[in-house]
Amino acid sequence: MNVTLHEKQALHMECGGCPIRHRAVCARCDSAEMETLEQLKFYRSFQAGQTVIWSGDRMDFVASVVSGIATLTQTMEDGRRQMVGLLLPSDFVGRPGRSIASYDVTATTDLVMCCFRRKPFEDMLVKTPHVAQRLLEMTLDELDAAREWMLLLGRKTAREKIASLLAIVARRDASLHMRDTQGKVSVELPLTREEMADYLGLTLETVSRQISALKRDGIIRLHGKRLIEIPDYRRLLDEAGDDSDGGMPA
Amino acid sequence: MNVTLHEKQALHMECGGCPIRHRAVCARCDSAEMETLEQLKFYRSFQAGQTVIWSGDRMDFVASVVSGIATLTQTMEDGRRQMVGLLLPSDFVGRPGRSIASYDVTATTDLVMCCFRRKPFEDMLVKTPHVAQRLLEMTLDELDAAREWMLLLGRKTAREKIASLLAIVARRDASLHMRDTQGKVSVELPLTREEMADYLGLTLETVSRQISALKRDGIIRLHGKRLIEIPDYRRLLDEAGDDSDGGMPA
DNA sequence: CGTTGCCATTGATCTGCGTCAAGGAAGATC
DNA sequence: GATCTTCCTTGACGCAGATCAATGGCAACG
Repeated sequence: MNVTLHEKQALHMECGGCPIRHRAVCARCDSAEMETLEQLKFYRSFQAGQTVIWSGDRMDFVASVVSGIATLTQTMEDGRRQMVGLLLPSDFVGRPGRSIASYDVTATTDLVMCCFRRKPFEDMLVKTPHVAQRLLEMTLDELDAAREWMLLLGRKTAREKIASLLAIVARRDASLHMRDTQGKVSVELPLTREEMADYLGLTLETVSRQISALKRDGIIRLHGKRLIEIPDYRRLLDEAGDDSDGGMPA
Repeated sequence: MNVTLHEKQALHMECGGCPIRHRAVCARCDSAEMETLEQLKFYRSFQAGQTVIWSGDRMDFVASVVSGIATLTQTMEDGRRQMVGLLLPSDFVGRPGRSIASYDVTATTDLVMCCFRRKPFEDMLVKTPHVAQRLLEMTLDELDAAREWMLLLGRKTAREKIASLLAIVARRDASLHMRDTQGKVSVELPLTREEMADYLGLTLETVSRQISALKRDGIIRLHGKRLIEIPDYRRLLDEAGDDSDGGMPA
């Protein structure tokens, strides 16, 4: 999954100051195809906490996250919730060939998305095969991430779950910023305790307790509620129960 | 996910007596492209219990399941296991663009796979875009299934997990056979209790207890260890905690 | 500056499922 | 038909994490 994220970030970077997903999708497009895409796109903004779309609603567009963070969640009748996706800038939302949303999509921070109406986007997919292929790669990456998450949900302890989440978020932006010469990293976690709980299949109380425990044990340090410092990334990885090094650049 | 499975089955059927995945992939191919694929393929057989490939091993082929059942599992260093995929006939194994296996692939029954060497398959993907598009659809379906499974792993009780698994397996082959005029269905479950546990994020003891409980409550009836009769599919669905009707044909 | 609302922390208690352990059923092998 | 092997069932017990409940921090707002 490390490669996945690095690739995404790299592509994300490619488009310079404008991290628009279709540029990532189209990294290998010639300019004519870029033109076509440019004409199709439009932007939508959402405030933190706003719901972008409800599961079961009609969804006539696909989109990519430009800035901010969105989540995909599933809810049972009795209110139990499970987050099934965390959408970061450059991530793709929606599904070609499906007009009904399968998940609730919610903005957890202020959010800007770059949208394409679904039908023209699908037509474009057919006409420009390598875009479809890039989309396939991205989907395969997401599938890998989902399966890694299944291991977390099914078999890891609460402590391991928290450590894994922190490691993943740290890994995502460690290569970009806030990284000093030793293994020290800081992470801005844009989720409430409850959202973390929904992602990890825990309760918010357990999340809070385990974060306190990791702090007590010196694995992490807190600055405020959301900024987390990781003095030694390797120790965090040990806590996460992962067998790999998590793809942290050496 | 119901549509997913029906589609797969339909495509699977299309190729008549020979349920070979590439025919499914190529449902829209013209005959020339079929030719190419025919020349690339070769078959491999495995006995029940045999490991097809270990996570981390080199994997120079992609394949589709012709007959039998295989599983994808992830294992932690201390031996905790989580199944992340159940491969039925017509399902695809392997990943274009990746030569190292990410999961253990194991044959749980005698298994026949139709294989393609990876490199030629990838070349073919580039040349025949609609094959890539079909592969994209399949991957998106798998992603949906994985996310549904995340809800199960993160939030459902042991009883709901068992009921969900039975409902899913029942739904898969209910439309094909063993279905009588009422909601009554029989399911042949080709997994041991331990494999079910690995799939559901439980222990084998809990699986056994919950199956006994469902039997005691009249939700299911057992004939031997593996053949499960479902007198009333709706009641099973209620136990599963799903809000949909599970896509059961009316 | 006090109030309101949201989020986080911490404690006390409960419980569903894991763990450990002891058989039982049914097919395979001799 | 005896023994093995594999898989399954059931019981007793303990614990990780859920639940219930109280309190605290802090920003926004009048």
